[in-house]
Formats: sequence, C-alpha cells, structure tokens
Amino acid sequence: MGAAGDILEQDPDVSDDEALIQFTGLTGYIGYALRRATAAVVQDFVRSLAEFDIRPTQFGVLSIIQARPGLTQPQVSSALGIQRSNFVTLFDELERRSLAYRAPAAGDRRSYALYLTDHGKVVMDQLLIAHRQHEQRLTDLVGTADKDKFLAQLKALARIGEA
Amino acid sequence: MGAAGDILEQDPDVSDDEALIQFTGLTGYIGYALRRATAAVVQDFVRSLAEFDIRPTQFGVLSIIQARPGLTQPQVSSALGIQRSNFVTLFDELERRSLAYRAPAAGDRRSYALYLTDHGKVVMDQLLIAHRQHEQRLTDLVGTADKDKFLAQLKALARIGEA
DNA sequence: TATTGTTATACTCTATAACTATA
DNA sequence: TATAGTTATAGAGTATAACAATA
Repeated sequence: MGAAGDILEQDPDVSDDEALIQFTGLTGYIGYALRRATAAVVQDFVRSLAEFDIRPTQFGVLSIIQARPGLTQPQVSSALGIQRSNFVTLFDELERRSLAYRAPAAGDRRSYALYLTDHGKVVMDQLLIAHRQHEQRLTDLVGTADKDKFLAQLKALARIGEA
Repeated sequence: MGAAGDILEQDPDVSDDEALIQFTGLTGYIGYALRRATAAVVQDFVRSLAEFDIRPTQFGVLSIIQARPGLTQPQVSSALGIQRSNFVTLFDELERRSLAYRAPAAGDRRSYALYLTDHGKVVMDQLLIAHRQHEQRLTDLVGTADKDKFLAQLKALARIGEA
C-alpha cells in the first residue's frame, strides 16, 4: 500500500508517479519528455556497456577517432559539441586506459593527432557489439519503421540554437 | 577557410562538424541524437527563461507543486525522477527565493507539505508564458501534426529501465 | 592576432551512504 | 522495520576565463 494514497485521500489515483505527473502539464512538453527519455536511455547505455566501463561521451570520442583517425582535439571536440577545455581530461582518461593516444600532428607543432591504440581498436569492436543490442532496444521502442523520421526530428531539435 | 580542410586533405568535405560526425555512425544512433537534442533544447529553455533564472529541474518542481499543492518531498521528487536527497537543496533554493515553501504535513510529523508562495504563483504564471514560446519552437521543429506521436515515442524510451 | 593545448574554477545533475526522527 | 528529511560526498557533464606555445 503506497503512502501517497493515504495522504492524498481526495484522489486515490495519485498513488504512483505517473498519475501524479499527469496533472502538471509536464507530460505534454517536448523538453520534459526529452530529458526523461535521455536520462533513461543514458542509464541503459551505461548498463549495457558496464563491463567495459565506458560512458556515452567516451564512446562518442572513440567512435569519431575510429572513423577518422588523425583528427585534432578541436576537430573532435567541436564535432561532438564538447568544449575543448573539457576535452583534455576526457581524453587523458582514454589515454590513461590505453584506449587512445595523442601523436604530434604533421605540419602544426601546436596540435596533436588522435588515434585509437591497438587495444582501443579491439575494445571498440566489442563496444560496438554490446552497443548494437542497446540500440536495438531503442529502435524497438521507437518503432523500426519510424526510426528515420524520429532521428530527423531529434536532429532538427538539436539545431534549435543555430543562427 | 577551416583548418580542418587543410589537415585532412584527403577529404575537403571534412571542414565542418556535421561532415565529420557523419563518418562515425553516431548520427544513426538514437541515444546520441537524443543527447544532442536534449542539450540544445535545455540551452534554449534556459535562454527562454533567463530573465527569471529558472532551470528545467526547478520548473518541473514548481509545475508539480502548482498542479498538486500539498504533496510531500518524496512524492514530488519521485514523480520527477529526482533522488530525495538531491531534492533537499533543490527545494531549499526555491524556498530561499520565496517561490515555494514547506509546511508541516497534517498527520505525519516526519513530512512536509509543499506549496507555492503567492510570489511563486505570480512568477509561475509568467514562466508559463515564456515557456509556451519555447515549447512552440520545439513543436514547430518536430512538426505539429507529429507531436503526439513524438511524445509517445519519448515516453516509451523513458520506460526502458522498468522491469 | 588567432588557434591549440592546458589549467583552474564553478555550477548543475546525478548517485550512494549514513544519520535522526518519526511512523 | 520502514519512511521522511537531511547531510556529506563523489562523479559526470558543462561553461568561462586565462595562460604559454605556436601559427
């Protein structure tokens, strides 16, 4: 028996979170639904890749370095929407764990080129397998036939700050 | 002329973030698109309500207290997906700003009932006006006709952790 | 002058453990 | 025993300012 029902005797339906939140208007807001969905999906991501101890941000960095080895820190951080100052410790950690490394960039002594280590490549292959199951869960929830449209809507929202 | 094009001369298209990220696979991932969209939308929210200095989490608390005055801290925090321990300082701040207050709950000397102050009610009305424009921008980007389905998809994703 | 890498700093959000008082 | 409120703490993520080295 929930304590909620005991206290709010005017409305026995208010015994769970869902019933409560429906009175607020929040459920009809895109921004609120986005935040709740993202929080849940990030948790599922972390759980899915728990054995590798990799978080979404780290996965993003590894992904872009795998796809385009040799990029510089501002190129990677900017593409991922990360401040270049915050990228430093983020990449330090990947380097500490021997997943990726910095190498002097040819032609510009200021910058580093970023690469996966051999170990990082092996781990990344394993990450992608585990990640595929996570992504499949998300796809099933969104609807396979509706995924492309859903992604397009999210990308449109992501551009809200531009220009 | 972007520095990216100079360094990655194999592919002149890699001069902006969007072109770079498209090689990673990340663009096809629901989780990644969700995180980028949420970050942008939260920024737009904060900007939209900047004159009131209200953040999404605070807005959520004020919304549910407005809709259901007299709820207790665990009822509100649980409905919003916030740890009860984290809720304390969050509500302290709303109380400090005279937007909401705790009152002794009838029948249980352990708990507080939460309410908006008169000032909080006035501010909340103003917040809702500013928020409506923010939400309208989001709706336009998602597509008015597609909003309900989009919300349903987000709610489905938000339940991914349940049972 | 502008950019790269970096350090420092701070704030938000989230997560866990533990304590107290009440139930 | 369980719950409400609280404190403490830690880890992510994000944001800004500043500096040295290099362009």
